[in-house]
Amino acid sequence: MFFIFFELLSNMPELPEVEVVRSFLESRVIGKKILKVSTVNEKLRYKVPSNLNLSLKNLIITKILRRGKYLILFFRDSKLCLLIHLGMTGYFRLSDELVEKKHDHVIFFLTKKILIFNDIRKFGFIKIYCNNEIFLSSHLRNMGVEPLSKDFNLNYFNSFRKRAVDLKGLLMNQSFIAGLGNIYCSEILYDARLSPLRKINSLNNLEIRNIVKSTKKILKKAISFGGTTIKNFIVSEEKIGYFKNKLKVYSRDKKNCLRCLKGILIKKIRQNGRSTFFCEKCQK
DNA sequence: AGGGCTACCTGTACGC
DNA sequence: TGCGTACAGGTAGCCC
Repeated sequence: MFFIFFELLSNMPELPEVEVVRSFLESRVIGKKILKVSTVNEKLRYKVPSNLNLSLKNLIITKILRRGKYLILFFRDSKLCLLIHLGMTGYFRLSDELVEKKHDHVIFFLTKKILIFNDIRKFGFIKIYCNNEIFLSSHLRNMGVEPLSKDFNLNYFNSFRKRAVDLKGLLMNQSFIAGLGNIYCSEILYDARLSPLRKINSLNNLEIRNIVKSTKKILKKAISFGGTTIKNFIVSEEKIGYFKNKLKVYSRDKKNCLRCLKGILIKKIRQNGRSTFFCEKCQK
């Protein structure tokens, strides 16, 4: 007997992964009613609201948005909405029957489906907001530009020219650009052939255009890869949405640079307490 | 106010 | 085999 369920990511969700989860959930749970919410463990990054079941019971999911790495769920005829962050290991599992697993924290009983929030490291969270206040919340208020929108361009980047941080530090800053994490920052800078150590005020317009271009290119590619894995997914416990196998530089320290090839090795350094991977020869 | 650093958490990989 | 330790990274909150 197979259990058919969809397990959405369990590692390092950045913008593309969250977008894949968003579009998957959109295709599967829009129009469904929440019959009951059961909190198995309230100790996530923030305590799961104790009124979650009371507040959401009988509400119908109408819309799911993504902003940066956050998901926002809206409901029919309700002023409430849900703000969800997957942290580093959070994922959703959609299944036909209840099969609990270790680190399942919140269970949404929907019409004919069960949606489970699982998070090994508990860096994720679920919060309730009024939908006219959600974008003013501390989480979203200072959030930077969406990288795939037209607002992320040369002019926008130039307004941050005077920042003292290095290039990778700026890309990691959610109030500059929303949704990039440690993995995609390395990938984007490798694609743009720019060193993560570059100072912002040393960048010329061409280089900034390249960053913008590479950012959009890499993110779009990752999203479409995640989408593809969903389409091909039938019955399996395999995690989906992984872009991991497609990474060109992240986690490849001491391996040959895929552009420079023989003898030129990817270097791993620490920036702001995080690892960065790059090629000293082709990223200037 | 920008920027640097750390705690939070658990699983995994590694050295001895 | 087993134990201890380092590492992985998103975010908020702290301090300077």
